[in-house]
Amino acid sequence: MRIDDEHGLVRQELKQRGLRWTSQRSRIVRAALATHDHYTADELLGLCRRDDPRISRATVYRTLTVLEEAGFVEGLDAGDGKRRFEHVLGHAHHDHMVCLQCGVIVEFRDDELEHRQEVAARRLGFAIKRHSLRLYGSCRDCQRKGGA
Amino acid sequence: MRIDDEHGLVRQELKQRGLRWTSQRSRIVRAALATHDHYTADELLGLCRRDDPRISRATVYRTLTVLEEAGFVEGLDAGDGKRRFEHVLGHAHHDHMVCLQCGVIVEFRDDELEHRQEVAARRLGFAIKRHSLRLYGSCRDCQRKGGA
DNA sequence: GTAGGTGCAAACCTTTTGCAGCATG
DNA sequence: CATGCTGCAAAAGGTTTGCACCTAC
Repeated sequence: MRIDDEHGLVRQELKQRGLRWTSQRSRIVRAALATHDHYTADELLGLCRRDDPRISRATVYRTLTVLEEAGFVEGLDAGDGKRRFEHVLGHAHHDHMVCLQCGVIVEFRDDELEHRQEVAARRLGFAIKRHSLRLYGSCRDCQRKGGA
Repeated sequence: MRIDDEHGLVRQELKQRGLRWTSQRSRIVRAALATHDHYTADELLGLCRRDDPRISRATVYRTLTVLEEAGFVEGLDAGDGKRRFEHVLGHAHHDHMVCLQCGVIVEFRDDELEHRQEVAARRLGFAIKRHSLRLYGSCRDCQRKGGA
């Protein structure tokens, strides 16, 4: 799925929810789809402002909330006090490894892991909606360079 | 291990690190050990102030940082903007399920799950230090009561 | 006696909100 | 043309910090 298609899909869904499709939202969605990084609200604001310096921080926050509710974006907590986001469209579910030294975030997926979570939840009577798994440690490069 | 023993252990470890053992730290550690809840810094402050109303918020934050570095306490993010902590002493490693309706946090442990994480990390060359797994959904009670 | 710790209050930083004006449907 | 959205600036709320005083070792 190309960005334009994804962009249209978001537009369609928001309108269906009775929300308006403004030039700001269009720009923010495009910027969010264009990066595969795990961005903070402020970083996304920076990206948007390259196109239109007048976009306000409040609008970015408000739009991220809308996108999260609509399921196009997911928050993830990098443990540094800032919320980070990633878009979910055309992006299979995955978990994250965070390098505590250089900060790099690597995505991975393990089906057995997913399955065991379901099993564990069922045992406790939980119905899982979503989950968050983050492994913290040292990436290959940092191990080579710096011990630990 | 009783609280007094755990308390002594923390004291011993901090002193070994060249840190001082003050009446405030003693009180904060005792309060932290006494609860099995997942407390915020502010809640812990409240507990401490029942014994000594003069303990300052800054000291609680600073002490939590020290305890986290020494490995006696672990942070966990409940997704509500506040950091939460739990003590680790005499408390085997476990993961958390969070009910999105009533907010209850249930601890669980699954060895196979732990193992698969190691495997996944090794495949990517990561050396894991710690991890955080949270499953979000509906607990048994909330499913019964309220759909979802 | 001298690090290191404490309390206070102010600073910080991310996120949220009130409000007046604007643009979408 | 009504409702929802935006921008601005101010507020909120959790956490950190500067500084003067204090205390454990």
